[in-house]
Amino acid sequence: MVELQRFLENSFSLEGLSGDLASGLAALARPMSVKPGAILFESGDPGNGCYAILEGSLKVSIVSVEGDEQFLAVMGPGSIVGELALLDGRARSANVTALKASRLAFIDKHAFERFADANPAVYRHMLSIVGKRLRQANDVLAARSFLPLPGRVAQTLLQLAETFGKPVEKDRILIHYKLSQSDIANMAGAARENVSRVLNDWKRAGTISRISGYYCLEKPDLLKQASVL
Amino acid sequence: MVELQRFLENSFSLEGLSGDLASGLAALARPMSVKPGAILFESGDPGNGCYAILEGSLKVSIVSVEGDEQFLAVMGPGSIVGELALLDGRARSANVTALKASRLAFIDKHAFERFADANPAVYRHMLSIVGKRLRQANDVLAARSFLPLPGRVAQTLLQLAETFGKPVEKDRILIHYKLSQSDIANMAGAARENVSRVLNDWKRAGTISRISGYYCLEKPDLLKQASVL
DNA sequence: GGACAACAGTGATGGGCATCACACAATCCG
DNA sequence: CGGATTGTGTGATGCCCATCACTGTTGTCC
Repeated sequence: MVELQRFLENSFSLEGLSGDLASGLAALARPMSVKPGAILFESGDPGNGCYAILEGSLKVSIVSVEGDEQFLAVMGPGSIVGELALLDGRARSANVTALKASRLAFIDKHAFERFADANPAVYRHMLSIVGKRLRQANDVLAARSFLPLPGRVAQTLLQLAETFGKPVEKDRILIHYKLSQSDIANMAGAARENVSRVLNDWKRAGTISRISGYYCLEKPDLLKQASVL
Repeated sequence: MVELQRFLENSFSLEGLSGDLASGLAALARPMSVKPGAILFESGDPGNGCYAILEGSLKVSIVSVEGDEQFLAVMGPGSIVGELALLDGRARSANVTALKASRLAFIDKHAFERFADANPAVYRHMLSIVGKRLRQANDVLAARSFLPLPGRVAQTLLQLAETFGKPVEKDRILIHYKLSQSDIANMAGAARENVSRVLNDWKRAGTISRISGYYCLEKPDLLKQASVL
């Protein structure tokens, strides 16, 4: 239990919340574990709380009537998920599913509200999180509007590098996360086959490489350039 | 000056803030007027405050290197614009330009922060605004991912109806706002020519009509259907 | 009220990318 | 350890929609 507390404090502070508030919030949290593929909630569900990721990863996605899926984000440890329904009381706006086996901390909506009302700094903190989300959403829309397929794939890789990247020596970034081409395709909004083509072009050009199943960005600068609007 | 105050209270309450807080905020505001085409700020600028629209309209947009423009939103009276930079202290993430001559109220960042720290309910209110923005952004991305061109145009019209629509008799909605096809195209992310084709198909089918320059949604249900993901 | 500019309709053309269709790894598992 | 299931590479085909190239139409401002 103390271990959970410590984990949580780390998680929340990863997102930049001050220490004592983090422990306050941690006290509200209920630990839980999920298997890969587990559905935390689906679009339209009433929002009864949010989740902090301690370990593992989740995808946030929306699905079309035909069943095609568009990832809004893939989130790793230290992230908060499902906060939107907490803030405006409306229904969940997307699906959230576990990608890997994960350990989470669930925070009940009412408990959160009580705590936040007593500690307004929490609200400021949530604002900066939601703000970041909104900026990111706009960036993705911009990419979708202006960039051809390779640019969108580049953006996706860089985004994943933000979340899962470990720098290795000079300017090489290893994405320490098992990714399929379909995952990347669902993020970039493209067909899996074309993602394959783009990725191979880059592999041949030495822009990226694959190290025991993980993608490694050899020349992030080239990717950044490709993702310039 | 009293008139400004009253206007502002109405504006803010349009977005759902309680009366006394609205007047508190109104006291911070500095009135200003802008001509059509005036640039309030551009992406990358430091964010020194936000704007409430009393009269007129603004566009929020991003621009590609080639100069193509994508509207993120067209906002009318009662809306708040530029709040993002207020919340997380980062640079402006988009351009905001006046579409029509407009009367605005500018709220300085520091003044706002002082006021909000003293009245945390303001934070809750901002959260629900930003939350709504985020939901909307996700909806647009979903449309861009899943819907063919007509669906995206339908979504755009319905969105505009939210902001500028006046219901006229049974289930007809008049969009009381001068719109060019280019405007719609820039929102829907499509070429102006194709928007023209879609609009004419619908006009011929009696789904929409044009009444002295304003578009009127004759059968909003059909449009809603076309914009189902 | 005529001249100019901005907006609107419509065909023709072409390209980017989704889709289909498989061969070929790689990985999981009883 | 084969056999199945999942992920990957690569060509061929076609369609949606951007783009180009106009003509027609509506304003608007001396």
